[in-house]
Amino acid sequence: MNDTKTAAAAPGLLRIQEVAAQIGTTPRSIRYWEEQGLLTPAARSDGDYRLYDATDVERLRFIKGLRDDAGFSLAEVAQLLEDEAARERSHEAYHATTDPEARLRILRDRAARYEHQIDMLRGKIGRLQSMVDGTEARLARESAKVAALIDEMAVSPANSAKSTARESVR
Amino acid sequence: MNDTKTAAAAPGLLRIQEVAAQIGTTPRSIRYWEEQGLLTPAARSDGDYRLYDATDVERLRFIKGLRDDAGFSLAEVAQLLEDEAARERSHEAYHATTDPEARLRILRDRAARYEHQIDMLRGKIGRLQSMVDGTEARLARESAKVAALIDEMAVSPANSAKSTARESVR
DNA sequence: CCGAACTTTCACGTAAACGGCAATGTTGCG
DNA sequence: CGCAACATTGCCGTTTACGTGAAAGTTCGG
Repeated sequence: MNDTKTAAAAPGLLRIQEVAAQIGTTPRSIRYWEEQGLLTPAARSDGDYRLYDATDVERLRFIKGLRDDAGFSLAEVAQLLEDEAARERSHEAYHATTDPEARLRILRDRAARYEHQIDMLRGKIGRLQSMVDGTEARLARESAKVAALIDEMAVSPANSAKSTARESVR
Repeated sequence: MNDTKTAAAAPGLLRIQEVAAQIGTTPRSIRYWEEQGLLTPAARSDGDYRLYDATDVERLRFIKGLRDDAGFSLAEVAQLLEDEAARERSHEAYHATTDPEARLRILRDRAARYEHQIDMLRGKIGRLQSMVDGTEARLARESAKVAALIDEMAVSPANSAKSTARESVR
């Protein structure tokens, strides 16, 4: 129905604007992230246009989540992703050797990084949860006061207006 | 054993440095937050020193959590806390009237704000959780590869070194 | 009442994370 | 091949959230 020049002719490669739209950011930010060593586009077109593949997009989405949702700084994100150059190298290294033990080390290294990421995220979730708990406690205190006030009002028959406070406690 | 001039002579009022240390930040930041309308110290000393009480400290701790853990900007925090001036006013308003209905409105308003805060935090937790899920999925994929590789190695009897890869899958 | 340690209010400086040009090159439908 | 739409690399500007003095006043134990 549409799509003509929106997608690059190449396999499944997208150009920066398309990618930015998909993950909800701007081309400028993506270039900046690259500048900070958070990723390297899968390829470049003939005339040096950045071209991103599916895993790039996944990674960018992850980066955006770490920044917007988790509130990590780009520096922290870089730490978590272990500087893209390292990934690139480990990827190449993986395909460069056929030695099973070497491959095993690479895979386990990668797994360890994922576990580290999960730990960081879980830590944040924990702290957020305790903030929720604290807020719920405060809410409970307010609710108790509301209930008490309503009781009190039920006793002394509303000397004010038409007594429009008969809904429920919450 | 100690404490002589660390705490102000007043009831339970603390000076800015003490407070900053307790919540893990700097006096400068606290003053800046005040400048942005996030709070107003409970009192001032004779010579205009800022003096904070327990609820101030609780609030500051909450602010710090919203910034560091939840990653909200100060502007967003201000939104969530509904600009301290409003709280101040509602507090005064509460004690200024004896009309039960008016008090009820104030209390319910406050409760509604707490609920809003909880919603925001839960939203963040949800997004973080889905990031964790995604990362766990990736981890599972890597673990599967590791397992497969180990199987493969078990078949062809390690032609490399002394075959030091016999621990477990994880 | 004195001095060391704090605090206050300016005011300027800065790192992070982009936004917004400008000048120039690239794509690709018509 | 021509032109509109998009991309690239500078480079400077801006906002946010403080850091860092400077100059002057405040606390308080001795």
